[in-house]
Amino acid sequence: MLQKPTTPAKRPPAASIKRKRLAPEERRTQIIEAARMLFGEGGLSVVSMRSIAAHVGITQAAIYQHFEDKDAIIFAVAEHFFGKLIEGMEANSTVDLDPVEALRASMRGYIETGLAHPEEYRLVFMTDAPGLRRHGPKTLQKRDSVVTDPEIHPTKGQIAYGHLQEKVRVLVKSGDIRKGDPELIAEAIWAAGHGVVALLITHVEFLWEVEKLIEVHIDILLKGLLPDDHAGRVAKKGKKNRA
Amino acid sequence: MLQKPTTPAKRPPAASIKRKRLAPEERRTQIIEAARMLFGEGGLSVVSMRSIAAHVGITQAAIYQHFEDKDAIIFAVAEHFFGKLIEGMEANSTVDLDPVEALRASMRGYIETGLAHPEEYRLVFMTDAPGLRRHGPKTLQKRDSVVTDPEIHPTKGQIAYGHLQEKVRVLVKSGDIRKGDPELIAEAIWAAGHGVVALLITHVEFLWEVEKLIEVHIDILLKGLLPDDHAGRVAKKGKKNRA
DNA sequence: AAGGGCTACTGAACGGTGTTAGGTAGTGAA
DNA sequence: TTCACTACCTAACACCGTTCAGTAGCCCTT
Repeated sequence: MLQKPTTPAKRPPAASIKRKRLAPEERRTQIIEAARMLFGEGGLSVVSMRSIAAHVGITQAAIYQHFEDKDAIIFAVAEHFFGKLIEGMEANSTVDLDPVEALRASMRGYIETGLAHPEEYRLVFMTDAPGLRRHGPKTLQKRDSVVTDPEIHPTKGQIAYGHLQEKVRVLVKSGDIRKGDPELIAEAIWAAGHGVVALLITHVEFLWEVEKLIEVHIDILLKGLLPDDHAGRVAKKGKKNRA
Repeated sequence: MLQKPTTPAKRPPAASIKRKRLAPEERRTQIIEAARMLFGEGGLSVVSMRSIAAHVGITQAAIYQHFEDKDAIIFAVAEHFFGKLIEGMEANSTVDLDPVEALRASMRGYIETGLAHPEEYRLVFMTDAPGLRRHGPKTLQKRDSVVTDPEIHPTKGQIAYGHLQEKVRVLVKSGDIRKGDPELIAEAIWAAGHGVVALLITHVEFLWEVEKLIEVHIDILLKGLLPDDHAGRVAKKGKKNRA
């Protein structure tokens, strides 16, 4: 299941017999880069301390000089992906759009970024790798206070979610979407977006009509979000926003 | 990460020196039961051939007499969970309900069953364990086994999804929900339901207000699903359907 | 009741994994 | 040039899934 008979994955050149010594931060980024690359190629199962080490040109034990354990490396990879996710969400939602359309664009960005990096998405949102949270700020998030404790810095994941929360808060206040607890609505939106990505990623065998599914899905969600007196509005305006 | 220093997990009684020989089907169910139990307790990471074997009272190698590999065991566990999922979806949706309300009840059943068995849900919908799809109902067939043709039998997962498809098809036809490709709509519904469960399962640290989130989420989805001329109907009727 | 064949089961091994302990050697500072 | 610091290596540990030759429990026949 996990251990397939892979090729020995040998370190490329022991050419220079002299062993090199790098500055910690340089080696650290090397390791993360190697992990990210391996990860993107074959998922968690091909990311081993040995494969990373071979890729970097050191032995597996040396990694522990730079990371506490494998989880810490995974966490770094996850943080990097959250950065891309934030970018994807912000990129499409230019300010000139109608606020609801901006939300739509943001969801598209989320979904498309997720689909573009399935392995990383799976890692971040579809495993419970304990390390993903262990290395982050320890304190539990209470509702309505995403980042209130200044002494710890939030993970990028929390930042990303904070952006969504803020957007929803504004939309609710302005009356552009239904009344209700912005917190809950934000959670529902995230859940909806996540659902599409997760489904498309894991069940590749269904040959989904991806583009249409995304379209319909967002459409249903946004329509459901509208206040009663605006019903139907978004469903019409949405068409123009196709890639 | 995976290998924690666990206690040796030794086989309970070597008491009776005489080793026992069980009928294959009996041993098979024993193994599946042990796997399910271990799985529910600690997830995939505590389900090893050795731990299963120890639990059953045989050696790990003996398992291969009954299952081709670990994936086959996992598949059996997954199938069992799909059974529970189907039950959960059917149980609440009694016939006297309005069709849309029946869909609501079905979604609640899906979500609640998923949340009640997080490890199994994660296994089935949130990993890409290759064994889950690689082989259909794959039992070892030595000689004339009792197993029906594995080629034709759909997995329970496919059956479960088929139920949803059928429901949506009816709803679209009757005009109870928006026009559109029933296939896509069914996918969107599944994605939405899955999103809630997945989110609640993996991100326990957020202390969600679970019940409210589910309520709002389903509400938004169903409202989005309604045909334009029925807008607002579900949002009102939905209140009565609380547990 | 005795024997034989089938096969469920054992014990040992192999190559993979994450992790640790202790020794070695590169490198910047004195 | 010397020295301290520490990045790095070698070797080992306990776990994992899987394989294989051999053993022995049980049913069927005689």
